[in-house]
Amino acid sequence: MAVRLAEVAAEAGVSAATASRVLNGSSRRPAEEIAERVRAAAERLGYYPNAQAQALARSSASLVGLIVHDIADPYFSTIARGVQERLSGSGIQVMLASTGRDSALELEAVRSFMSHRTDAILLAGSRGLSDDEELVVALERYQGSGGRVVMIGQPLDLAGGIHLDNRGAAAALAAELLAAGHRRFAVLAGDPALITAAERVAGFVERLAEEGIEPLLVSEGVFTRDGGHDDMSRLLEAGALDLDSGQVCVFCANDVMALGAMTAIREHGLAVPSDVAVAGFDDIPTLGDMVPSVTTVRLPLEEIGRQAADFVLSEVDETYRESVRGEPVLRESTAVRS
Amino acid sequence: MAVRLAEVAAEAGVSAATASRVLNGSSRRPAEEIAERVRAAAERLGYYPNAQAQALARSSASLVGLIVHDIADPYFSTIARGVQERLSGSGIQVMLASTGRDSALELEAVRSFMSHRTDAILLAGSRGLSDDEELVVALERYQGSGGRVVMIGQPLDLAGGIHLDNRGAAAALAAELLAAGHRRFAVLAGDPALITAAERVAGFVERLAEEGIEPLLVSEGVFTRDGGHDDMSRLLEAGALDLDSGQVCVFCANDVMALGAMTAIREHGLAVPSDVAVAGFDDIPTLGDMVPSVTTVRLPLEEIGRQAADFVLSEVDETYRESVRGEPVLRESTAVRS
DNA sequence: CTGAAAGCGCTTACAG
DNA sequence: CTGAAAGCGCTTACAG
Repeated sequence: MAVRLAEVAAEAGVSAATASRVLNGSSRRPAEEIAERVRAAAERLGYYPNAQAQALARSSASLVGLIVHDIADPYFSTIARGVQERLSGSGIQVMLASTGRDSALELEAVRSFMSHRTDAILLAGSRGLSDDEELVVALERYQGSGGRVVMIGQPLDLAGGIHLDNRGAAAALAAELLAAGHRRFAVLAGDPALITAAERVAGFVERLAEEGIEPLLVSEGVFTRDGGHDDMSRLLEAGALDLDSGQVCVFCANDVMALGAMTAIREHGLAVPSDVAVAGFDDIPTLGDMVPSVTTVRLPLEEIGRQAADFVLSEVDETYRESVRGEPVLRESTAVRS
Repeated sequence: MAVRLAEVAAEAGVSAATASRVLNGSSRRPAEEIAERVRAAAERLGYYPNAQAQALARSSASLVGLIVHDIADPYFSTIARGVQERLSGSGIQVMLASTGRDSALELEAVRSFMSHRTDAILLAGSRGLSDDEELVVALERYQGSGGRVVMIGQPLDLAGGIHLDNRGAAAALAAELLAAGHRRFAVLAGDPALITAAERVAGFVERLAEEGIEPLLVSEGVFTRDGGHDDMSRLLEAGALDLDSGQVCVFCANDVMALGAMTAIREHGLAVPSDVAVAGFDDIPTLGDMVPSVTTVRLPLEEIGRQAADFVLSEVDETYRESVRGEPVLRESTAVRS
């Protein structure tokens, strides 16, 4: 179908070997006069190298696999942008899999990436990964055959990657809220089976404990906007926050939960922050345009994506971990009632 | 490095041909007893087929290339999710390129996807594509060698795809706002060089004209959150909306512009919607949790992604165009001042 | 039903 | 510097 190297070589009156050396880089550089002829022939014929044939001959595909739970989630899509940006111009292409937190799909993606002989697999997201026997076996096999595994925001004994200090950042947020004067807290924890959610809650609660404060309650639920909305509705209906005794500051395990919670608070005729203060985590883009603007922890997601890509570009140690920390951003949603 | 088919065949005591037929699908099905032996050997050795070798032998890579301007933009990431979802389980992998509206990077992505012998290239985003001579030449060459080009949300003479009826949907939004009682309008048009932005503005303004109404002004600027913010600030500072004469309804060419504009309005001590009503376009996820909630046009982005993937799965006509329409959603931000 | 062999389109030691 | 040839790991007519 497409033009082959042999045709270019014939057109230029040289061997395939020479054409290959001219067109696709090599230490041996043919004479300029010949090189020129080859380039002209390639241009004339519209030649594009067959990446599959090159990969096979070179035993290297120049491919990276990126696995996320949901590419439409700003958390993951911003990381993906960072990865893309850093890899741009390197000649390495990104294969994307969005698995919807389905471990069967995740395993399928890993296997497909193995088949495609990707140089590395970047795994973003969070789950009790160590539990997933089959996935771990597949990844170990991948590593055994020279593949590189980079974890983003979740630990895995066998691989290095980017560690997000969810615990430390949540603790820092708690510290700022305490310093602002808050004393009564509640936590919308999301799904405790998600490592990310669990760590954020733990860091927050531990920091409170250092001050001798215990949250009124820690409510488990779903790690989504609707999860935050429904949890908050339930708590308010049950009167669980005892608002008559004063303002309560609610920490939500991520921003979209915080948005859902704020809407629920309003639906119950209450005000943010004077009745219920709300804080989230992630700093998703639209947060600053909310009214009131929303307190959160800012995560350098794009930078995280870039750093993950750096693991591929520069051959650092297999199990090296880069630690990234979030930074609390106090906004109007946690103003203390005067 | 990795296990090869030949080793599996040897382990099972059969030929490579037989092993191939058992493992990687074929019309010829070997005897069950032998098949079982081959499968066991593959399992024992941890065999994964080399996708590059398969692609080369089959002359088909089972790959699709997706080009977006910015994967972190919800518009594109939601489309990407739809594409992924529909392709999931089909054995087709997605190669992703996020080009940041840089036409050189876009061309590079197309060439790389051609090299990788992708079955199709899905182009999302909007620009004066027909102007880009090199891109058009490359895409035509791609089509000539059997590749399929699917345009998403932007036209290109040589290819079919998903047509977004930006013009019609913007007109429908204008109709609803008129029906609600608005009579004084302004438009934050974004960048008129972007086809998407231009069509939305045209549809909106044309519908007003049918009612004999002309907007107070159409302001050009940048198609981003900050663009909306800065445009609105400038207009308010200049007193361009003549608010003393009554409420003005401002149509922004996309949602993030609307968010920026709303923040600017508040910064100037004015209220949404009573002083200035605001409408956007796209229906990005957090819009419903805003206060006031924001009027917009809902686009079925995920469905658009799925349909684009369908172009690849089912071999429809090369230039077939599926038209998708957005639906106006009136919310609090455009309530008429009573 | 099974296998030997050619072929997919490149790259790269190895000779010349 | 240039070219003939083997090899990358599969698939698939073609024989048997």
